[in-house]
Amino acid sequence: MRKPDPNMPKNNTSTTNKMKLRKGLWSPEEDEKLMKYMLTNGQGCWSDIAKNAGLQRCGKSCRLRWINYLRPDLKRGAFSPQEEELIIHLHSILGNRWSQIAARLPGRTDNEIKNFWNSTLKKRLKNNTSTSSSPNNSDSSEPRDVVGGIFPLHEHHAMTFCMDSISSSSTISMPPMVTGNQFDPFPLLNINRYDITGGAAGLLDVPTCLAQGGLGEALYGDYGVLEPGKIALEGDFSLPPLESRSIEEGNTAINSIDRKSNNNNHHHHHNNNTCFNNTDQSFKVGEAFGLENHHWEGENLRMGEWDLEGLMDNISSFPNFLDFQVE
DNA sequence: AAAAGTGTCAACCGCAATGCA
DNA sequence: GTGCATTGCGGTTGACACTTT
Repeated sequence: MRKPDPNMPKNNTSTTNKMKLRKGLWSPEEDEKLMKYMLTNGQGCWSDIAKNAGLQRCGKSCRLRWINYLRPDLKRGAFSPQEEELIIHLHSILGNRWSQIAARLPGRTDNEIKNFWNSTLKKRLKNNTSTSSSPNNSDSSEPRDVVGGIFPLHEHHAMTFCMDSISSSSTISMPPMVTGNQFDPFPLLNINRYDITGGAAGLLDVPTCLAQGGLGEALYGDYGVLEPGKIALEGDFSLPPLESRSIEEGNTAINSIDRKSNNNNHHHHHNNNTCFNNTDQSFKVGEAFGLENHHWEGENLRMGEWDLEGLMDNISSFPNFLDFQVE
């Protein structure tokens, strides 16, 4: 971890453009500026964000900070055993495609997963390998068909491994980001709230607007379309959420599309697409997601609680759940 | 108690892909 | 077709924390 630059000026709003861009750790003041700006204006061109937020940072640095640390939907905290299993499994198929792995772990970033893999899982699997007779190398950056040199991962076998190794009542949770009926932009301050319980199986209400785009795409992704408003948690059809298009991207995914379709519009899109409320940072989920008719309020809201067992079960009957066909 | 070794993780770097003029 | 800006990704670095000697 790098120290915040001690040379950083305290007052830095005026001579921004002439000043050399800062590097290193972000100060709380910088975090606050970026967070405030993002909450107010939503996502746009990162270099503009850096300038407009009064940060002596390059856009790239701002993007990274937002994605890896400030984003409201980050889960943070230790990885659950279920998440570990999922990472191991996905890595066995995807290799070091961290962003794709992260896309299937709600609230987790590619950087976080990469670090976790390199610091923990890789060693653990290596130990497993060394104690087994398999010569397979778990350090490979290429997709493998073996986990830890033990588990064959050809297609449904891989799924069998996953399902078998995941405890029966396990669920993983996305950060609810909601306190009462209000959006919590600082879930990292409330890590303990995240629900890791055996949730009720059945249908989870999902905002219609998310099903139609944004998070909806995350939920249904490339795999098909369900009736807007419902996700089958057990039985019919449930798939790993593509986290890269999850809550925050429930708005930014739209913004992203917006950017692609009209690159000049990103200064305006917060009016239509951004889910953060300009005038009230407490952000009303119902309003932003069009939830008035759904059960997404108050204590009942359990956004992103996924029955991992059901999830994997469904994956197993859906071999093309990844972005590409496993060979 | 102090030094050395090790682990963790935030942030940087370089590259590739993409979009636009 | 070309050049530039921007974004996204994976590999790597380095500071700090923690553990071991």
